[in-house]
Amino acid sequence: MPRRPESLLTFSPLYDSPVVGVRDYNCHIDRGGPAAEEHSADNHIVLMRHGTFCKHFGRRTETADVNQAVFFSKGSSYRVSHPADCGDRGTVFVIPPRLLTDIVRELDPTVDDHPDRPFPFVTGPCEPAAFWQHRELVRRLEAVEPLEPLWADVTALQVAADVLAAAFARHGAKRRKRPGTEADHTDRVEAAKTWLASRLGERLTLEDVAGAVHTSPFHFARIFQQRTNTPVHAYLTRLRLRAALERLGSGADDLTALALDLGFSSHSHFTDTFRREFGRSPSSVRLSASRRTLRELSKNLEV
DNA sequence: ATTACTAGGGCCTCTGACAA
DNA sequence: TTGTCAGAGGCCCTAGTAAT
Repeated sequence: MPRRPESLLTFSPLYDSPVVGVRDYNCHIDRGGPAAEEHSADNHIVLMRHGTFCKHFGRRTETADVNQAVFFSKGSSYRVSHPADCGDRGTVFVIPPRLLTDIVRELDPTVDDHPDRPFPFVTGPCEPAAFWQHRELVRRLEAVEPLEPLWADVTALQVAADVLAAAFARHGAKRRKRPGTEADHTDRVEAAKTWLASRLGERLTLEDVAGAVHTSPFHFARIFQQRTNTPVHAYLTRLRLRAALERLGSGADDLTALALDLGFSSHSHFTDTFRREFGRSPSSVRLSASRRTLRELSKNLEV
């Protein structure tokens, strides 16, 4: 991960084995940037759990948020900016080069021609199943209970393989277009992601988002879907649901207030959408989070 | 009384087809 | 490549019910 002022960017090792390293990162930098140029020291994958940031390469910008997996290629240069004041937090997966090449080879047989650059993309989709599995992995790694290393290895590699497969599926299906149009569409979609990430709690229409990136609603819906494989509204809903999952995990107790705060029109709609996304109701997630808290508190009381 | 969940219906968004 | 139209599907709101 990038080197930014140490007091504002902290790392906590969660797990280390010969096949995978998992770290939690927490960035407290407020809105601003782009900052000074940074260089990636190794190949790693980041799955975010909160917030958003933008990676800039020359004139290109890609938005990283909880709906994306972000890929850092060793030696790549970029600058980072933060479109919102909320900071960002996530999980870093570091996989040894030979093992990473083995995983990628199944998706891209030409990887042996460029083993130092296994990622031909910067971001890729993070599907609900992968996001959930990653969240469970972090939860269990953070818990005080002992963990089976085999389970952690398999789960971490599975998450990495899943997001890589999704990224290759998206980027491998690229069609040829005029370079100018291609760049213009990318810019608009990335700008829309940034715009959405800083407005989770607002009631937005397709016209609002399209207007923010200066295009017609119909055309914008089309290019957004083409580039993300997700309709605009579904994308925003996922941002909201993943924010909700984090807040439930950190003790949010009023579901109605949480739903309204995240821009859902009603608690009922929030519950319904949450269950469809994660297969569990918000209250059951909150219950398991509070039981965990109680276990940890009682453990602290033990002498 | 409050909180949480479910069902049903209206409306908005998405998407395929087509034209400019 | 961009914009428009129309049908289909899904989202969101309201109302009702259950649990505490």
